[in-house]
Amino acid sequence: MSQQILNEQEVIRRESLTKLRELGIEPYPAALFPVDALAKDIKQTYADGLQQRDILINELLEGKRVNVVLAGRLMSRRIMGKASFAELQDSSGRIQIYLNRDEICLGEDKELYNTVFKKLLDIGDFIGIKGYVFVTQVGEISVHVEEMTVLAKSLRPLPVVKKDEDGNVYDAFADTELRYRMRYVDLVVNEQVRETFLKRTKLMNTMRQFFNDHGYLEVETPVLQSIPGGAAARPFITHHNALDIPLYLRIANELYLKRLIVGGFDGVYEFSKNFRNEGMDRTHNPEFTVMEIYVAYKDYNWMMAFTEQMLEKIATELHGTTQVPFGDTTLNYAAPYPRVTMYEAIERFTGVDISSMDEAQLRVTCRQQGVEVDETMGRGKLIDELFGAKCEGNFIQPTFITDFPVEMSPLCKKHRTNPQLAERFELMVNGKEVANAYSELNDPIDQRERFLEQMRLADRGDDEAMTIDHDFLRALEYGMPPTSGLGIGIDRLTMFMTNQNTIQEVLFFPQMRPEKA
RNA sequence: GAUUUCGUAGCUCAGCUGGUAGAGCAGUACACUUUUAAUGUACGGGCCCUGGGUUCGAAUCCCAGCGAAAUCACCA
Repeated sequence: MSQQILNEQEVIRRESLTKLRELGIEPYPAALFPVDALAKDIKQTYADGLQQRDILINELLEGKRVNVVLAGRLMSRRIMGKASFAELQDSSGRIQIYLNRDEICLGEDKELYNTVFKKLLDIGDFIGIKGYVFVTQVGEISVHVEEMTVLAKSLRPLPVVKKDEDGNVYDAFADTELRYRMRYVDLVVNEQVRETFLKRTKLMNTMRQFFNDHGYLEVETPVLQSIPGGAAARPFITHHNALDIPLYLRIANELYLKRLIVGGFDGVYEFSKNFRNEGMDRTHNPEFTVMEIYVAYKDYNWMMAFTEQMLEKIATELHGTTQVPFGDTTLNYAAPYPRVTMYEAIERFTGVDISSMDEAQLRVTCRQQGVEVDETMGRGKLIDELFGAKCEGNFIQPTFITDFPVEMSPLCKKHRTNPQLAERFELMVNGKEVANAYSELNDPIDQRERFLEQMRLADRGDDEAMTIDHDFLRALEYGMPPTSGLGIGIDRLTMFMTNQNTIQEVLFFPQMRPEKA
């Protein structure tokens, strides 16, 4: 236990805590509080009535009294002697509450108002209120408090963010370091942050619903793997004591989902937290979420149509339209999206047709285009570099890039008409990859050969080549139906769907260096 | 990993070419029974990120470290 050095405000809050107890008020009561309303619902219910204010006021104040029980944090107070206004914030938002000394303290004892509310409560404290809905003279829907209960004392001062009537924000809690390290504070104080994360969940729910409606099965596969397969990346390594073996946190779940297709499921999907021990930046976090789905008897053409339908649905669920603002532009997720082959893309942005070039010619072309290459790079890698440097960033609106070099796609079926290519597509949005999909390679002999090719690349110096998973090959030898698989970077998609340009803004707890030295 | 920028009150920020710390909000006290960035008066609150150095004197200049952000590199 480290001794805490308390600042002035923290000391005062702790003193208030003690005083509450001395008054016989438990600041952390055990009993439930019977909440029956949310701030947002109350405001929405009467928003229409507000336009005919007189009618509403009459209804509420005379005829139909609407009793509500609310709980939340006290977020501001405007005390005017014997009456006060305050703002209560619950999970749905804020609503103004009105307290009158003689109404919450019916007898001679005015302590609950004078001492508890005015002195001992602070911004950030949880309180519960019982009262009725009314509209103030200036027309704000509020709750007239008749009973007030302390639910939980807050011992640290929250940042106070103010907004004027035009919606301008003052003194926003904006320090990224503090916001990410104390996301709980960020969420309390910054409404847009809460909105972003609500959208993230809605996005995943929509996706899940879409898959379930198609009859596909949500599954779970191992996070701890003895062979980190399905992608090429440096893994996190751990150790299992009882078995005395190294284990790796998964870098992908692809090979396990395919085993389940071998096992007879028609469609399986998983929201997979993956881990990669690599650099961190605005679009990379060491742990991140990928949704992978595999569907039997389909190919990558089917998967393109499936993908664009799903994204159209997601955009509509989140925004009510397929037009989604992002930075200076608007992304339109209405299906269908253009299909552009990788060769076409390169020709479009470099003017060079590389479709029949060999490795040496490609290397020359790359250098002519100002793309740095070295001798370890094979044909596939060279094409990938060229695409990455010259083309990728140009695809702002959702676009499928198809038919990648086979060397870069060791788990993907060869193209049905051109064995140098793979039946693969990536979905580009805003110049970035958000999805990757194949007609999955189900020929076990070809698959073994591809793994061996990966090993040769590794020997040649490519440190990203994949390792062989013999059990996976065994599974394929038992037979896997033709299958198409899709992986979607959930964090990135969320970024594009919520107009955020860093991954940290769509992860509740992005990786940070530990505090303190 | 490289470069640049930043680190001052609970929060948001000033603090010039070195002279010993400021504002707004928040807090405390008083007033105020329909306010809404409530208002009025008064008051308190700082290891100026850490450690060295230069100097009579460092929040300020120099070096190193720690942390963060941006750009680049890396990461299919």
